[in-house]
Amino acid sequence: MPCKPDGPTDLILNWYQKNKRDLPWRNTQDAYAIWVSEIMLQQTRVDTVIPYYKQFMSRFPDAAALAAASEDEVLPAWKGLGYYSRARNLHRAARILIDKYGGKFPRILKEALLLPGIGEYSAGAVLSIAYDLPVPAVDGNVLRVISRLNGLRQDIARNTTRKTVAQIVAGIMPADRAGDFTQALMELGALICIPLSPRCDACPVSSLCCAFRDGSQGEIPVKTGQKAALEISVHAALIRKGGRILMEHRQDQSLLSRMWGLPVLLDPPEDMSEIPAVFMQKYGLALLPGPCLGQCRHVFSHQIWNIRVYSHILHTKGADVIRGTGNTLRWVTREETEGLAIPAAFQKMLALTAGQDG
DNA sequence: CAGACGTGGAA
DNA sequence: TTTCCAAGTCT
Repeated sequence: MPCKPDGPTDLILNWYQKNKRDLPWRNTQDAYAIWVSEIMLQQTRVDTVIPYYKQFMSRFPDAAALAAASEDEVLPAWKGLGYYSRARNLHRAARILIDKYGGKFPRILKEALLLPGIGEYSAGAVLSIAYDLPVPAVDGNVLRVISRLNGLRQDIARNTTRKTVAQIVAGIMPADRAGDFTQALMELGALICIPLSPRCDACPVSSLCCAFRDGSQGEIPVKTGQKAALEISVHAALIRKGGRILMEHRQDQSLLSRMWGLPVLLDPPEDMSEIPAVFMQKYGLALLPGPCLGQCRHVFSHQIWNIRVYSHILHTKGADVIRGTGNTLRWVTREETEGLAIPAAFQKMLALTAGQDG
C-alpha cells in the first residue's frame, strides 16, 4: 500500500547542492541555453549530449541566431545525435519565439506547450530551471524516484501515472527553489536512484522510501516491456560519377526525414534482376547493380536494418540534380558529405565504401 | 493509448 | 550477444 513521505524536499535539495555534477547548462540561467539542453537530453545520455551542446551553443548562441539559420545549417549540427525531429522542431520554435514572443522563451505554461517539440516535461523543465516557476517536470528519472519513494506500482508508461507523479511533485516542490528542485530530483534519479542496482546506501531519502523499506526497488517502477524491433533487409546504392557520389535528401520519408543518405531500397526483391525496375519506379533512375561492397547492421528503436551496399552503374543521363519521386538526388564529393546531415546509419554505409570512388 | 522516432553505452 | 535503456514528443 502506498505511503506518503514526510518532507523529502530539504533532504533532496541539500543532497543536490553537495553532489550535483558540473554540466555546461548548469552555468547559466539563460532560457534558450536551458531549452536547448532539455531538447538534446531527451532520451539521450548526458555524456553524449555534452559535445553536441557545446558545439551547438557556439554555432547558435541565441534564439535569433538559430532562427536566422536555414534547416540545412541546423541539421548537420544534430547529425549523429538521433531523433532529428527534435532539431527541426527546435528550429521552428526558435522562429516562433522571434516572430511572436520577442525572442524570449514564454513564461506562460500554455504558451510554452504550444511550441513544437515542447511537451509537458520540457515545458516544466524550462519554466522551473530558467525562470524558477513552480511547474513540475516529470521525466523518466522523476517517474522512477517518485514511484519508489511512494511505493507506486502504476505502469510508468501510462499518461495517468505521469499525471499522478506530477501532482506529487507539485506537492513537495519548494516555491522559492523550483529550478534546483527539478534538477535535484533528476540528478538523484541519474546518480543514486538508478534503474538497476540503486545506491540506496547513498540516498538522502532512503529513510522515507517505501521501496527501500519494502525491498521492492527491483520491482518499481513498473514498466511494460517493449516490442522487438522489426528486421528489414536494405539494399543501398553507391552510384559514382567523376569522383562524386549520388546522395539522396530524404524529403518525404518519416524515418530520417530531411536527412541525407545513399539511395536505399527497403525489403528489396530477392531476385536481383528485379532491382533495376524498383530503382526506376522509386527514383526514376536506370541502375544496374554491381558487386556488393560490404554489409552492416543498424539498430533503430523500432526497426533493424540489415544492409548490403552495392556498387551501381547509372545509365540515366544526368543533370546535377535529379528529381525522383518526392526525393532529391545530388552528386556530392566525399568532402562535401561532411557538411551534410548524414545520420549514423548512412555514415556506416559510407564507411564501407571509403576509397571506392575511383 | 500504442507506435514511430536514433544512437551508443553499459551490464 | 542480448537486453535495456537516457532529462520525451507527436500522432
